[in-house]
This record gives sequence, C-alpha cells and structure tokens, in this order.
Amino acid sequence: MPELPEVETVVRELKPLLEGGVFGRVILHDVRSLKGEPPGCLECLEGEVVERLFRRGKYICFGLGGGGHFTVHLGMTGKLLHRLEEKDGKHLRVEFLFEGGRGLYFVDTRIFGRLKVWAVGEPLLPGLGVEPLHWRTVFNALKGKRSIRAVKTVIMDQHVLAGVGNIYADESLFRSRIHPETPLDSVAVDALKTLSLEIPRVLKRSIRNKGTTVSDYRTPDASSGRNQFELKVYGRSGEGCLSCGTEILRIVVNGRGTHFCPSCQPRGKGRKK
DNA sequence: CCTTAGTCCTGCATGC
DNA sequence: TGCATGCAGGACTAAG
Repeated sequence: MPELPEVETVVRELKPLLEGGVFGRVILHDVRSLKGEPPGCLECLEGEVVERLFRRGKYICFGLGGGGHFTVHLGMTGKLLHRLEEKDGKHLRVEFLFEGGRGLYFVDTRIFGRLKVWAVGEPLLPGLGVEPLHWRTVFNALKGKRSIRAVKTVIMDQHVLAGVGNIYADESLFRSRIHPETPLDSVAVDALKTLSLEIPRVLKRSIRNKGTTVSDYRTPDASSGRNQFELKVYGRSGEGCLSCGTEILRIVVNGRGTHFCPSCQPRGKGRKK
C-alpha cells in the first residue's frame, strides 16, 4: 500500500515528465474515484500548466499555473502510470492527456484512491501533520502529547505525522523495540527518541529502494520497489524474528493488522518508570 | 478527548 | 468446478 516512500518515488519519477506540461483532455471513467466531489470537477484542469509536482504526506500534489492545486491519494491500490499495459485497462479510472501527446493514467483496483481539485487560495490539505523525515520534527510532534492512545495509533495518525502507514509503523516500532500497544504517554523519553530516529531512517531507506511492493504498488513505469526485502516484521507473522528467532505475532491495533516480536518488543519495555 | 464499528471496493484464499 | 464467505485496509463518518 502506498505510504510516504511509495508516493515520494512516484513524484520523483513523474516530476521530470510532467512539470511544465499542460493538461489536455481529462477522461473520467469512474466517478467513484472523486469520492463525492462534483463529477465535472476535473474539467477545470484542462489548459492548466503543471507548475510544480510535489508530495505532502501520502498525497501527490500538482501546483497549477492558475494558483489552484490538484491532489491524488492512491489509497490502497492506486497507481499513476505513464505507460498503460493491457491488464490495467480493467481498472483504469481516469485518463489525463497532456498537450504534446503524453498520457497519465490513474489505475485503481479497489477505488480507495481519491482525486480532488483545490480552488485558488483554498488551504491545501488542512490539518495534515508534519513531514516525518527528520528526527527532530518527529520528536517534537510526539513528545508534547499527553495521550493514552497506543503509540502505533499515534504515529499512523495523519494529523500527527503525515505519511506513516501500517508497514512503516510496524517496521519502525520493531527497530525501536517498542510494543505497538504501549500508551504514548507511557513511552520513556529515550524510547521516544529512538522511535523518532527510526521513523525517518525506515522511510528514507525505503525511498532509496523505490518503495515496498507487497501487492499492488508500482512506480509510474509499472516496475516494483525493492524495499519488501528489508522488512523485519510486516507480513512475517508465524515466521521467526530475524533478530532473536521468536515467532512474530499478529494482533489488531486501531483496526490494522500489526506485526511484532514479543521478545524484542515486550510490553513494558522502554516504559516510563 | 477517546474508542469502536461501519462504509467504500475487489481480488484472493478458504471451505464444502 | 463453482459458489458462498470472509478478509485486507486508508480515510472518513457516526455513534457511544
């Protein structure tokens, strides 16, 4: 599922192809990708210059010449491709033709993705949390909070940290040796510091690897990422911990499948005394 | 402030 | 083989 590193990879690859380009015809094949936005809202993209392509959290953001914005959230299975293969046709939801003949295709099997056009002057993505790529920023976002919520729930909360999803939450908690259900305000400062260091490390490693492909995620040229080979706990329940051999467990936290090593991440470890 | 459950969706795995 | 069932989950919403 596309989280920060996957979205960053998509943006980096599309940037040289799209920046400076001009939207031509936009063909909406399935209104459900708009998630309730007006069915004609993509028409206003036609003729707009893509001044800047950037990422914010898990959102792909188009800064438009007219001053507005266009955002794409990939949801679970969304892909932005510049080459369309035959098998993608079935789940092609939106087609963007660019002046000069280039095409951009939004393919999304489960239709959890969402596209949105933002008016000039409208605050973009209000309430979204901080970018978690520097340890100080992460630490500052977490340290002041007096919350009894599970630490995993907090780091996945997009209003706190923008871009951390299920895979990287589990991976960074494992590397920090913190049990995912530890209440945030019970995590000792040292452990919180470790976590604040591990989150950016895990994300940056995955960016270098062009993201984690476990099922649907693909880069814009339809190739897979390589970060799945770096995963220590995600998707490994029932297998041995790569650090100590103990069986990796799967529990549900905040409604998400959560993978952890009960020996390396025992309840109470790194807790405040 | 917090939690849980439901919603959206389809592909895949399981069971008979 | 085929049909029914259940599960996965990011973001959002409603209810408690």
